[in-house]
Amino acid sequence: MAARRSSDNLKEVIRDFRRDQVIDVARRLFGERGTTEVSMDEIAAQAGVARSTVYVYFANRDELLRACLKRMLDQLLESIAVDWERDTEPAQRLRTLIGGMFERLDDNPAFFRLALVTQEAVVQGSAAVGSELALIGLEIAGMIQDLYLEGVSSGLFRPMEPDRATSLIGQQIYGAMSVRASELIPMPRADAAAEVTEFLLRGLSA
Amino acid sequence: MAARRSSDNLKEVIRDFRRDQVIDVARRLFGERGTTEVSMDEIAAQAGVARSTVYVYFANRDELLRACLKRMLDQLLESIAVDWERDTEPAQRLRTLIGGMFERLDDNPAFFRLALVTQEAVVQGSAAVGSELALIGLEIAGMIQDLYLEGVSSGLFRPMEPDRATSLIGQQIYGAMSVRASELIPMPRADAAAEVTEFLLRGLSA
DNA sequence: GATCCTTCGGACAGTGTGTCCGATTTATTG
DNA sequence: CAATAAATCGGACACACTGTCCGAAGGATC
Repeated sequence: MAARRSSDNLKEVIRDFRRDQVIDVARRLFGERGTTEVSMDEIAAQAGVARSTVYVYFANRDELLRACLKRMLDQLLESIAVDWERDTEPAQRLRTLIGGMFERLDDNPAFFRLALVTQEAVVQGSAAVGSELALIGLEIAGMIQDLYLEGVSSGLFRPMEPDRATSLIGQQIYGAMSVRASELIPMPRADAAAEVTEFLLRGLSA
Repeated sequence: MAARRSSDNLKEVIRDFRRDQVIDVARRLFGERGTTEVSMDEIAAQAGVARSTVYVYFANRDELLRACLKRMLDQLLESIAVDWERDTEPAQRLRTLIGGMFERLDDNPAFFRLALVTQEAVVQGSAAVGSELALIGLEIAGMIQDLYLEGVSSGLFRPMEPDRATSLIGQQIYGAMSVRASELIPMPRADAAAEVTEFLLRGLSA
């Protein structure tokens, strides 16, 4: 029984590994040439598997794209979580939050741009994509709201409707990322993060 | 000769009229269901022309999409220009600029979302789309920079690197529009515009 | 009435998608 | 080791869409 269980687990690990293998290739190709310009044939070939095998792992093209997005956003959350727990001072939290997001963005700007884009665009055609991504968006929104509320408590930020403050902060970050993602030579990450952070702090200051 | 000329002009008008007819349908459908989920057949049918006729006006799908985006952004600029000339006070200019953009956005949120999205996304696959849209982006960036510089002169805004200030303002507006475009029930336009404007003014204030 | 231009409708090749299935390889188990 | 199960392969298939082409039909223009 135990052997059976562990065997099943191993299979799952292998399965996940292969899945990731395909996802990584797809993410790169999607990023390089856009979602519509890459065929399943090509993804399969570059991942070193048969096209039909890809369809074993992903029901269709949309699900593959969704998996790519989910993976990128999971990584984003993961990489942010580390610093998040370390810093507790609101201003610093904001700084590291933005810095972390920029870091991930710089990691694969081409696909990140696509992600920002598709997050909304795909929701239209295939309703499925939205839900999971929206959850991650919510998670980050929750973090923003937390740090804002802390900032209000400590007298650093002026009080306003928390949802509105969260929205304004989120908008600025979203915009900053979108712009950065489409810049050929973005300014140094630390500088960019500092600039946005300082601007936000000033807008929020008591 | 004069008759010839006017005849040619008439033809051009008709041609433009038909073009717009197709563009309007395409814009609606693209907005409703996303770019990839609408076939040229369908656009042609709903526009009441043969599919082959669509290809007389637009070389291919991308060019049609580009035309849709260009048209929307032209309208945007046009509708902003009116108020822009009337107000000269920087804070008011910012307010009307943002209000004008929101107004256009509310006009057809579905496609506007797509526009925000595609502006960057399409640049990847088909290089052609970017240039014209980038120009319009530039135009608005120029307006932002103008009003910022006026604000600095009048002592309303604190001085900083004009490009950076423009970028920060643009980011906030871009983010605000993106968020608003994907909200099912956005807050009243005037309130939303005021909120963003006040936040920006505070961030920029001397 | 002849001519030009536009539109139409349909045929066409090419490409991609998603499904299916038999053949082949690779792992697991007795 | 042999039998069995599972994963993968490779290719065939129907279907849908794109972009091209062309002859036919309709209106306007001279």
